[in-house]
Amino acid sequence: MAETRWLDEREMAAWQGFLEATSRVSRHLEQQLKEDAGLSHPQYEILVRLSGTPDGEVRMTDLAEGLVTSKSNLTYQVGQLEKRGLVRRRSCPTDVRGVLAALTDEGRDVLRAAAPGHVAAVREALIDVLERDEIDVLARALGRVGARLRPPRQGTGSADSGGSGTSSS
Amino acid sequence: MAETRWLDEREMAAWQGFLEATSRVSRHLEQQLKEDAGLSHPQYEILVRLSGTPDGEVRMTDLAEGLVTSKSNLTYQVGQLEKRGLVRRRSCPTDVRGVLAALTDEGRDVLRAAAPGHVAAVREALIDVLERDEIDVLARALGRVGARLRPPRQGTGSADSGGSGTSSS
DNA sequence: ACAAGGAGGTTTGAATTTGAACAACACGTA
DNA sequence: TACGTGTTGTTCAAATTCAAACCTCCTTGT
Repeated sequence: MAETRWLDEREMAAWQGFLEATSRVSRHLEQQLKEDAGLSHPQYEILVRLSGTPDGEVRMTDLAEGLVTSKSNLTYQVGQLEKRGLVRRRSCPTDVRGVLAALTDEGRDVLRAAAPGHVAAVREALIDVLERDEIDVLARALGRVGARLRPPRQGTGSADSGGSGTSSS
Repeated sequence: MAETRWLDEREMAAWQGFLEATSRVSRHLEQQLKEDAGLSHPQYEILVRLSGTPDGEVRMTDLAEGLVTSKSNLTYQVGQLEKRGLVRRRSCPTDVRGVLAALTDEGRDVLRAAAPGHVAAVREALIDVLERDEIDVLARALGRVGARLRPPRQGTGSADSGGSGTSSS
């Protein structure tokens, strides 16, 4: 193996900063979310993703692809949400084996109630700490990092994955 | 409460990019580290922190402060490391109740063997994906973010809690 | 139509992680 | 010196997370 290319000072600073910011922000938000709405962060993300579709329904597979957790964990989380009545399972009409996670009215309510606090926490922990330029750079750079590490989908063909398709309305 | 200041498009992009990059990088490194050296990421960090001191010894409290995990988890992780002979527990000479985690020769060996692969993975997942400018911005911005979130406990001395920090342009 | 192969979710068993309760000790004060 | 308070690290029960095994069903080739 060739000699290891160790990190120079600024690379080290970036890496450690990334690590610490990552951990602290994650923990901070998780606590805030749990106190505010009794939801874990994955659960909140599931609700957000469901509310992002016109029907409030998403297939488990698509949900697992968007989130970073494993399939089994998704099953667990949806189970927890269903236990609280925030989500309901339905069979996919086109695929019998497919399962749709559907947001209930109560779930939409809980999400609506939790969102302001969450956004405020995100601002306080990350967004409002950054300058405008930094926000842009973060979005572009980290977007690239995340996309590059996305599980290799079959049939993608081109190694190009620069699509900036993060559209949320 | 005043109206919620929702995230605009670029803030949203930064936040989602941060979230996804965070999760994927974390997961990627954890897997790489576990396959390469049989260490979890927290364990690796513990070894790194121990090797960073001249004696290879750090008090549990200081260790817990540097890492982001809880005290109980630190006890567990050090226990795992001790079980493999990579770390040894010693009583602190000045404080009877204090415990020093000491890096063994074998632990130093394992760390030395694991470091190159880890650095390579960090490069592949994050550093080498970024431009020079982006690395600098990341280091500065995320360093600030992490530092700002550092004391999740009672403040030392200054009772300041956000009075002057919120800069709105 | 029927068997082989693959995809979609769930279940299982283990490992990790957390918060709270606990025992032992240091420090300060009367 | 004796007492109350805060610290230090561990233990405990419970929740979360993961990878691998599993079952059901779709799709394809013959």
